[in-house]
Amino acid sequence: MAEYDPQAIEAKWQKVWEEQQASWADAEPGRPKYYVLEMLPYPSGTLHMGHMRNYTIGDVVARVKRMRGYNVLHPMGWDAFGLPAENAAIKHGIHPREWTNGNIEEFKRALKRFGFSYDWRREISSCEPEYYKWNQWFFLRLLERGLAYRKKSRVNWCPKCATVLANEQVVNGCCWRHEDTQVEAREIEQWFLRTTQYAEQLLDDLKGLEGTWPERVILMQRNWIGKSQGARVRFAIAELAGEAVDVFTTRIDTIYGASAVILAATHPLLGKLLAGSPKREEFHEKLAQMRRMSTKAEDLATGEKEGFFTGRHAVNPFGGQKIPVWVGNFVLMEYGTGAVMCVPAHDQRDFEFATKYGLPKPVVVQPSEGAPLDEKKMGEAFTEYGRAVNSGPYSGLSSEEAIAKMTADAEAKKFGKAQTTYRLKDWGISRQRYWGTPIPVLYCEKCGVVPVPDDQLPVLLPAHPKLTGEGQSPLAGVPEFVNAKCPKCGGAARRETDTMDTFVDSSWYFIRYLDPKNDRAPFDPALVKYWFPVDQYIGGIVHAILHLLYSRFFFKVLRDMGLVQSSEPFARLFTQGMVLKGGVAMSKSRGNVVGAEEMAVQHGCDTGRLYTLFAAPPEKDYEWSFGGIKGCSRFLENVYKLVSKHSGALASARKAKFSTDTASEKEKAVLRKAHQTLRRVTHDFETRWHFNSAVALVMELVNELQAHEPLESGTRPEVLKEVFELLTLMLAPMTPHLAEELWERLGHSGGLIRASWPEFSPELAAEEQFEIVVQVNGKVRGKILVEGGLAEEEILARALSEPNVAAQLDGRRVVRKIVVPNKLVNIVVA
RNA sequence: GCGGCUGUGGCGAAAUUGGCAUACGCGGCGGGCUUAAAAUCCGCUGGGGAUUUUCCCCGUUGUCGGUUCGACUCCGACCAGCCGCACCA
Repeated sequence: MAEYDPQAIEAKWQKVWEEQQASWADAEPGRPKYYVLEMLPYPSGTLHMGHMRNYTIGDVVARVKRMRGYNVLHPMGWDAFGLPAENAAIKHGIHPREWTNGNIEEFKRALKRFGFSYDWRREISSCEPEYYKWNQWFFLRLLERGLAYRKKSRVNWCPKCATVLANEQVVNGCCWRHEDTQVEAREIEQWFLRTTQYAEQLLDDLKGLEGTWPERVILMQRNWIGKSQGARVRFAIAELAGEAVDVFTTRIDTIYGASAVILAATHPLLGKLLAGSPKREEFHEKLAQMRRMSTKAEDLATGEKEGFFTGRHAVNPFGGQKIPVWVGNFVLMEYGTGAVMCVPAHDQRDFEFATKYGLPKPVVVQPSEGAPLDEKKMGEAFTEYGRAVNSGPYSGLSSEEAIAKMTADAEAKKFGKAQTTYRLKDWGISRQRYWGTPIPVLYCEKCGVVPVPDDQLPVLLPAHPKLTGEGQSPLAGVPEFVNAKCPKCGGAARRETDTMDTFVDSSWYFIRYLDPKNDRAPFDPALVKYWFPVDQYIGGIVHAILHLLYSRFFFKVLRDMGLVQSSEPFARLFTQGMVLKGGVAMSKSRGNVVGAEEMAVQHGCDTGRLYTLFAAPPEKDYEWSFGGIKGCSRFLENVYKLVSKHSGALASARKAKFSTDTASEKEKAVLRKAHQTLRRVTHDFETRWHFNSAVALVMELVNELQAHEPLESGTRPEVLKEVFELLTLMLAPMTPHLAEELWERLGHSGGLIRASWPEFSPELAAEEQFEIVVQVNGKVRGKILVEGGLAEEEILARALSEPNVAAQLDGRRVVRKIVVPNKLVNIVVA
């Protein structure tokens, strides 16, 4: 008998699948669809075990759903723009396109080598003009809707590189390439997408994802959006008539305890406040220092509060008290109004600030229970709700009542109003890089910002940029690109030289798969109607916030444009665990990758798939080791041998309708085992996603078949055939190549990939007899076998007549009897 | 600091969701085959005992407590590890 030769088998069946176009899927209205999607990879280096795990899970799901009769869409593509390509270009003098396409080729070959059942006709690559044209098209639509806008914002700037750095390129406050050079904050004009306009919807729609998205992802998104409800209150500046500063607070009820107003170091009002001050010079020095500090990680980490008094005062609109206006490094310009009221007694940060600078800490909320607070003796702020004191007309109210009443009064008197603030910021998409989508706008001296007309899309990346990693955006150094005509007036205009964040590319790629070759529109809405939502999205937890939030944002915008019909793109989300090596995730930059292909060459890809599924539950991280792979390899060899040994006799066997009534005990036992296994494997695959225990169950079945050798002695071929077929069908999603091979040996002509998932026989899958544990006072004292459906009294009677049990009961009083159907009897005696 | 997750043999883990804890696999030990090794096959693998072809006793799911006839599972507190956010007003 030939040995199990995975290489030969795998090549053989991959070819067959390709010829059969087995993984292709087209919209078939009326037929139930299933869209299963794995997050598209950034093609860098080689395919490693982390990728392999992601795609194996997706492929198992795709194959099970296909066997269940669904029209399964299972596409793959490339997140092909990005910084590593540009770095490789600088380092090796190779064009980013060449580097990227080389990697794509490598990745694609490896994926094909694993037999993942993708519809390759739908492949997309985000660095191709056919794709990024639509990024530009969407950008223009966003611009029209006021959802894209330009503003000055703070960015990280390395003075040595003379360029802007992404947040990820700032290491400990220094440039990643000039480790001795501190990054500066600079104000630069950038393009933003107005994600904040959708903050409420993004938050609200999370409710609908409960139960189908991992709870922690929902939580992370909730925190990220960070909604807080409070009030905006206006404090007039005492010394400057007509000037005022707005603060945002969630605790307006503590306003009588405010002993200062504190501004962020970049607050716009500071210019006016400090203008006539004799200490102007000193103040500006301090402000510059604070701004620098706010970009340095280590300074932020210490949490040390710094600030100074501006010499100006604000008027509390409620009580009329004058309180000093300060500047504080812990007040963020990006959140709320960039100014806070400082209530030391009831906010921990304010407490620390006040302690350092000697500001008073008036108590205006007393706890509902326990000892009253004393300003002199407080060691920390009291931040809980209680009862208002020393708060003018509001004294005596509960915190909740005070918040409601004071907000209403502020609104009535027009110095404040209720306000909801989000932590979420607008999405800055400008990148001073070459390898990305050019932002399709022009700057004309006469007409200002002019969008590129649709019929001039795509704005192509120039083929030969100078990539030095220094200076401005590389596109700025290509005159033929920069110098253009204004589409409005025909005069000279300058092209935008920044490119888009690559997260734009991945925010809608999952829709492009439906219609990848469409050159008139990003996609056909009719196809979206059929295929959406994505029924199952699978990827790493690292994308829990950014990618998934941006995609949700994009989808909602598309909905409002009438291009899609629903609000959420991903019905179910699964975040698989990482494959670790040395305790950290595999990645090329860490240099700890284990190549998936080497493994496939050595053991066969079915073995690799099986091990990937078996090693740990799919949501859990696991440390990669080759140790356990042997067991999987052995197992598949055993299966191969077992089936091959009998395939001669079985291939020709008709799967006659045999009656279980005429089956021998031995035949019944083996059929029962097979159907019970099928019942549980089906459950593990479809409901629980416990792939590891599904593998274990199949291993158990095979162990039993081997141990009992039911096959030698009188088991009819048609019974055996049934058992082997079930085994093969269960293996089909996990080890598809081997399963196809066995399927053929069992007398079928190929095409397991299109076979139906078997239904277990309820009669066989149900246990006919149950082993019931008999306990006396919770201790196991015997076991009895009973038939299913027996009445409780009968079971109890049999349990009591069990000799061992009877002996235990001798002369003792039975207090209570517990019967759990099919499981146990517990008799409690005094 | 806030929020969340996890904790079961030497290791990865299972327990059909409250009912015989440790299935399945790795590793280890012993044996068969072999001049030898690899591969493969058989047995053992929490502790102890026996009248040792089959049974008995004890212990046990991070720690302590609670609910229950019964807890890996539910509740409370704590400990440890990991992750996310972090001066968010």
